[in-house]
Amino acid sequence: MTGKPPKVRAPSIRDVARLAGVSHQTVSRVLNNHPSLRDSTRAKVLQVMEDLQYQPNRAARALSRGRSRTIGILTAQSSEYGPASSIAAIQEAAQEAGYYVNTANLAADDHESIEAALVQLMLQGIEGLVVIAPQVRVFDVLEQLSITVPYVSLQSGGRQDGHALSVDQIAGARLATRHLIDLGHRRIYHLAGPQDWIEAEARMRGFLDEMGAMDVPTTAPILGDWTADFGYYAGRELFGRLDFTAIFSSNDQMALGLMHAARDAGLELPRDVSIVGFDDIPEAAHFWPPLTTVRQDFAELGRRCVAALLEDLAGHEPVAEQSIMPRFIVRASTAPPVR
Amino acid sequence: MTGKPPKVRAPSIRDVARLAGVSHQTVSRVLNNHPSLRDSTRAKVLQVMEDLQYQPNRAARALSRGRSRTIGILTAQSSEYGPASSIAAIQEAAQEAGYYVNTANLAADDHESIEAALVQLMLQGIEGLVVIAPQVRVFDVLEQLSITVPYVSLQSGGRQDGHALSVDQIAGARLATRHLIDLGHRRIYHLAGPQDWIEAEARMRGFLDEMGAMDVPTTAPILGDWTADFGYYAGRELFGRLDFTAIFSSNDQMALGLMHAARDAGLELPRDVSIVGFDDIPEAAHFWPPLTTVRQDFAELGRRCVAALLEDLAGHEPVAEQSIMPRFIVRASTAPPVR
DNA sequence: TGTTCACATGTGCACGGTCACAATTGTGAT
DNA sequence: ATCACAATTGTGACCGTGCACATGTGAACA
Repeated sequence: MTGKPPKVRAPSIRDVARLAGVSHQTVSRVLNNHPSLRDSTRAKVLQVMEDLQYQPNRAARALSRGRSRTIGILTAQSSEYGPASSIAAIQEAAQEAGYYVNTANLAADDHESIEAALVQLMLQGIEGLVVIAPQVRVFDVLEQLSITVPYVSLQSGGRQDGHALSVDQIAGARLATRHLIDLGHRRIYHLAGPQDWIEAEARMRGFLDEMGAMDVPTTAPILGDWTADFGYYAGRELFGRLDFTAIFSSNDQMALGLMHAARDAGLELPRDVSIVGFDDIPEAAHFWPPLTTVRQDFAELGRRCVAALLEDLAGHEPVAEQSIMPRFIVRASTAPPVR
Repeated sequence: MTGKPPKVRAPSIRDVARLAGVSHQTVSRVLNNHPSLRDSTRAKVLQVMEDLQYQPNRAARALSRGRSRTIGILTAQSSEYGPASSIAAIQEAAQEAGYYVNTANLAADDHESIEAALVQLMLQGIEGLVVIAPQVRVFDVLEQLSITVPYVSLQSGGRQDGHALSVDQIAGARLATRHLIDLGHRRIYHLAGPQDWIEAEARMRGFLDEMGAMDVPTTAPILGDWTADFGYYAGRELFGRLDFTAIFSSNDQMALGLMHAARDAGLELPRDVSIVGFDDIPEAAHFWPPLTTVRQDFAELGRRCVAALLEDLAGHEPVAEQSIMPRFIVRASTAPPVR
């Protein structure tokens, strides 16, 4: 009837220019806050933009300046409280700095998944990368793919190639361990995280260091998977033999599972067994008994991480990052041993 | 000495073309799996791509075809278990379909934050939007900004403008309520979520519907904020007067806080008070006592959500989505009333 | 009045793909 | 051998922005 519809196309910089009676370049300058622009011109252009509901086209921008202004996040376990909090903070901080964020989840932690996720991120043209995942393998893949973008890892320990950024996990673990020792415990188990998580390793090291420093004999840590379920099943076995008086769990969820198992075994907490967690998730204060744990500031971590990355992107030498000190939160899940 | 360095530029389609002795368009055809291509040609081009470590430039692609292949997620509380799980599933599903995902977090839930987040997403040129947040306001803003991309909301209830996709919250809440009534409870409180969360509203409606259907008198629900802390403080007040025998909490975290308060008040669970939660977070099975709750499949939700969006993007009429039925999980936090 | 210079604005092309269309090659039938 | 037609490949323009450079404008100064 009326011929083909005009095929609405989003207004471009040139449409704005035409209506404002200026050149497209002037419009571009308005967009980029160029200093030498007459106020009246700027105002006129802005007005037309408003009228047209003009939105700059990101793809065109990225293409022409060869920069995507995008940061990638590679994450595993992204639905856990810690990573999720950090991710949220990273997004906020990045957005504030005018950067976009793209997240890729690791389906599994084998080589292929890591490679797939990394390729996916690189395809997006990321300028920087944040890794929140089992570092060791990821960094192998990073090197192997000869990935060049600056990256930061949100975990500590392991290779300190200047990229790691973290709450001082070792110090946190030592705090927790020391607390138990000070209470009088001598037979202390450590329920660790998965072997290839550097966080897990750091906490384990902190535990072993402190035990060693205080001359308390140790047994081999138990390797868990961060879940409450694992804590529960590990607890069922541990409380069966009960050859200890305290457990330091490397995260709060596993500590919760342990508590559950302890009650199942007819134990009273913290009288019969002391338990310390790590992370201080928002629920920890309401566990039964309220959990003594190590608080990490995940959000601060995320923020610093973006800051470091942006520094690097700007070409500045990365400042020697001082790690964030965790806080030890004493609640009611620990007590002196009675046995 | 040697003049300016050659300024390494990523190889482009034309570089590949030159080395392979074909035209750039042929290379483009290889990239897009065009059917009529001699096998030998394709192989030659692929080989050169391999040699050059060629990576297509996303920005250029997006620009020239006018499509970004990006889906946006607008989220609040993204570090909670539910949203985080859905987000992970969405990312996975989208990636599989060749889409990218961008997430924007709501700093606060006021009008400006919503608008800022939405603008940020639109700037990225998203083709579709998933909303995981207090719907009501978001959709007001969506309309007001006359946003045109197809969108899907991950919550139920409220306006059913064909965009909502969800676990049937009302049914879930009725299940929970019915369970309490069947046990013999007659004085049941409901600890609801924030007023403007449609999820909260739906659960509340399910509660009220079932109470009404079973002819049980109700009191006004208490409006919470999803946190365990809130549950605890609400519990302190409630258990002070104890004019009820059961509470249906609209999420597991608040239920945990309630349990904490109940113990503080010297109550024994579930003998003195029955508590039901909602969500079945992984920790719920290890609460004390293990929480009876309503399980939602957040991941499935995320997947369906992407499917619906892609259907819409492909121009197909959205199929009338049947909502996902939640499962009621009976554990140990409920019992017949003794008072 | 001419010169200088900073400021303000315009011109044309590049970025790396895709699209529409043209050109070339190959194949089987006549 | 010739033709019709399909399969394969090439050509040039275009997507929306930013950059380098050219140009225009006005004020300050000699």
